[in-house]
Amino acid sequence: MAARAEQIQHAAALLFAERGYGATTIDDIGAAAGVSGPAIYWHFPGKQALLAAMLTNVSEQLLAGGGKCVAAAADAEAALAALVDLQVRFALGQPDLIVVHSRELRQLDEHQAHTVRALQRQYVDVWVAVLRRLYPRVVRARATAAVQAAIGLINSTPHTGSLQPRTLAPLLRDMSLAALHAVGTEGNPR
Amino acid sequence: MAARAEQIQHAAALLFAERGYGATTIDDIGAAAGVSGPAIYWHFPGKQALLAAMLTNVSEQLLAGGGKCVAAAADAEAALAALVDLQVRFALGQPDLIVVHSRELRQLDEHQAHTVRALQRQYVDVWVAVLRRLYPRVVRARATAAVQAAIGLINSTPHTGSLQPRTLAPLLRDMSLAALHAVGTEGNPR
DNA sequence: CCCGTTGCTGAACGGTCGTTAGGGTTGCTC
DNA sequence: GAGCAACCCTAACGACCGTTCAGCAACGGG
Repeated sequence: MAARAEQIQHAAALLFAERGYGATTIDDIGAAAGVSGPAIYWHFPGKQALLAAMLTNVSEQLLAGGGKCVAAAADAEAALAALVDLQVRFALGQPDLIVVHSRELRQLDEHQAHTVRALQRQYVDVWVAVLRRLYPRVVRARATAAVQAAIGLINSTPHTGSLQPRTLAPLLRDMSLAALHAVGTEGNPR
Repeated sequence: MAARAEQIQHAAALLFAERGYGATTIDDIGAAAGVSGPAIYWHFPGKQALLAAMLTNVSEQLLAGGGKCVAAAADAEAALAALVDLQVRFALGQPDLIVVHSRELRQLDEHQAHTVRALQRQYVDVWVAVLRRLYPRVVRARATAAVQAAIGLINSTPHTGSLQPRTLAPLLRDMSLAALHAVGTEGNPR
């Protein structure tokens, strides 16, 4: 992608994350990107399309990264750990994108939202497959809910900077892994 | 509070949750509450004040409930379990409020946001105190981050109805408790 | 030197939406 | 039954904002 388009997308992500999509104006985005106002229309068809580009972008990155994690892992346990690490790295490395990704999906129209949701579903399914390879007795719906909860745990921290990423990352990893393993050992704890 | 005011607040919560604050108009809220448009201004000073009322309401409810949980619990472990149960009940029982509460805080102005954030902080501190009573070696900042992550886990599921509340509730409880206990047993797992 | 493309600007348009104004109905009180 | 308070309506205003338009600087190729 062109340099200016990326600049705009970055600026938009930052503003969307801190003010929300509806409270951010085209002029704000332009000013933050070093151009002014309607210049954005040279690079994107409109405000909504800008958001759509952001969301499909991050969804595709996550999905691709997840596939690599699983392919490179020796067993299911290693794959799950790798997925958790990926999500943690993403959430701490690009908090703006994660926040927008999890908050502003509803601002897209039917068609764009469907595309993004499909990618999200595929990504969750990668997790679900790994989790059920590890714990085959867990039914699909249960595994899906558990995966969404674990991802929610990891994604919930970007907007609260009480700890440095260096120490926060292992905490999130340990917590989400413990939560996920609890799904498989329910009924006979400890 | 007057019946009509509550009606309006409920309708607003539902609409804010499914479309977002910025994408919901005053006329929408009025129509959903059985009155039309500007009638809302008889009960609330404005759109923002309506949101502020919602957010302070739920924050106060959570804080009060949390206090009762801790007071009624025999020990720290029971208190933590009670807090988790409270949050799960809230998240599954009033998903609209939880969604709005965690997504639309930024739409408030400085003063209103400060009030809500103070309540949220107090609520988190209730959890943190319990967690540190259970695991005294965990430093405050770490406990705070862990509590926010656990609450994020519980709150992340309302907007994805893949499982019925009856079966989702124990799953969320077990997962968040496992995650929280992982904070105290880090370094010497299993 | 001309010309087309790329990238941008400032100004203007048009629609939307929060809010206000002014009036009307109900019902209770004195 | 006059007056007043609570509650609500429709209409209109005014601001904001996404989008479009017309034009302009830079610039590379022929």
